[in-house]
Amino acid sequence: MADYGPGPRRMGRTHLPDADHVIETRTRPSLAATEAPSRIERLCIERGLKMTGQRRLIARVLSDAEDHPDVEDVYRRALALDSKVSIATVYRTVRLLEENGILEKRDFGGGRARYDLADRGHHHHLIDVDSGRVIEFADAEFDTLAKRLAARLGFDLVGQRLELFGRKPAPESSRAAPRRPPAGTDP
Amino acid sequence: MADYGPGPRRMGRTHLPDADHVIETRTRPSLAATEAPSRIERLCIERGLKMTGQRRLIARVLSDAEDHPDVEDVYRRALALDSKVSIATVYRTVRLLEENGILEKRDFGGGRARYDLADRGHHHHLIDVDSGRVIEFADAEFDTLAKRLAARLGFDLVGQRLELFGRKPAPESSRAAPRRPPAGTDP
DNA sequence: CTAAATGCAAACGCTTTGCTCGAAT
DNA sequence: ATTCGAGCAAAGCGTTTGCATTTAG
Repeated sequence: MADYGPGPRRMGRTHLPDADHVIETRTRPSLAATEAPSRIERLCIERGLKMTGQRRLIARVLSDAEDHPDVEDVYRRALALDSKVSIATVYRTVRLLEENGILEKRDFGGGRARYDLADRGHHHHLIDVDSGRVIEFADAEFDTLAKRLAARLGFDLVGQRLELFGRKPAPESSRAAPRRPPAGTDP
Repeated sequence: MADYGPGPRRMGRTHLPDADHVIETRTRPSLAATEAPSRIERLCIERGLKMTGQRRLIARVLSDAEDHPDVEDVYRRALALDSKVSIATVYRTVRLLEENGILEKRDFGGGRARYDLADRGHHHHLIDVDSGRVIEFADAEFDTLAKRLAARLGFDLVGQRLELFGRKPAPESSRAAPRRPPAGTDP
């Protein structure tokens, strides 16, 4: 990922499995399609969803992902495992999983939605503006504060979004083109 | 605004100045084009930007806006004042203003960017999920906490995004189709 | 056997852009 | 007089969808 936040959209992407912009893949060495059902596959079965080959494949990719892949990422990784999926199916499956509470859609800006396993528990994100890496964290103090802030304004809190944009305090080495944080995120 | 958060996009919008989906306009009764320069116009001149008629017009609309209009809103309001602008110009102007630090781009989900005067100071947003209204607030305690959270993870905080999604505690009246908060915003 | 999932390509909404004409400095 | 903005239409991107075909249960 090269830019985030509500900034100018990147151009020049296609649906083809190119490898540009990928910071890290971070997918555990995956098992073949004949192996034991993935975590998400089990959840699908639990919910009585029809399990097709491509659904199983996408379920595995998502179960193995330790990052926050966008649809393109999922598509590319799925093709790498067993190349017979269309991107439309990835979109449809990811939406299905979201509707069934298995995935959560995230918006870190940049125009592409990214996905997160729902059962990883409540957490927030810190985005390293230099590398694009996303770090998850949770904080009870913040959760309390959020509830209190909403209450102060006369609302019940029904959802929240907290994203921090940070930079590793550089020792002195020159860094390749340090990016500006996204608009609307003043410190 | 009818839906927010990284959810399914609304369909059926055009560039035409229709009035659907507008919750409130909240624009102070505007002065004619011959009146004193708007706040933003002054900032533009300060920065040596060429002031055309449509730029002056858009500057006024934005200066007078007390909400967080999207490009369509700005376009519609500009047309209402003095009907000779194209939406392309609104996009270009709004981007120019953002690049010059006069506006801030916000992303409340729903696929449309919304704009905020940069000099309104550091603040966050609470979105009423029933009405779509956006309420601004600031909180020093949160700012401190954010800095501390980043530090704990080994980062300097360079930006942040905090959005709360709330609902007015209903007395007992039935409410028209209460919406779910956007995905990825669990309480 | 039937309801539902897939693939493909076209459509859609928001945003950007190429190009020509017109306006600001 | 030159540089830069405006307008229009077309393209671009991420995402959704209509329809014919395949597949799971």
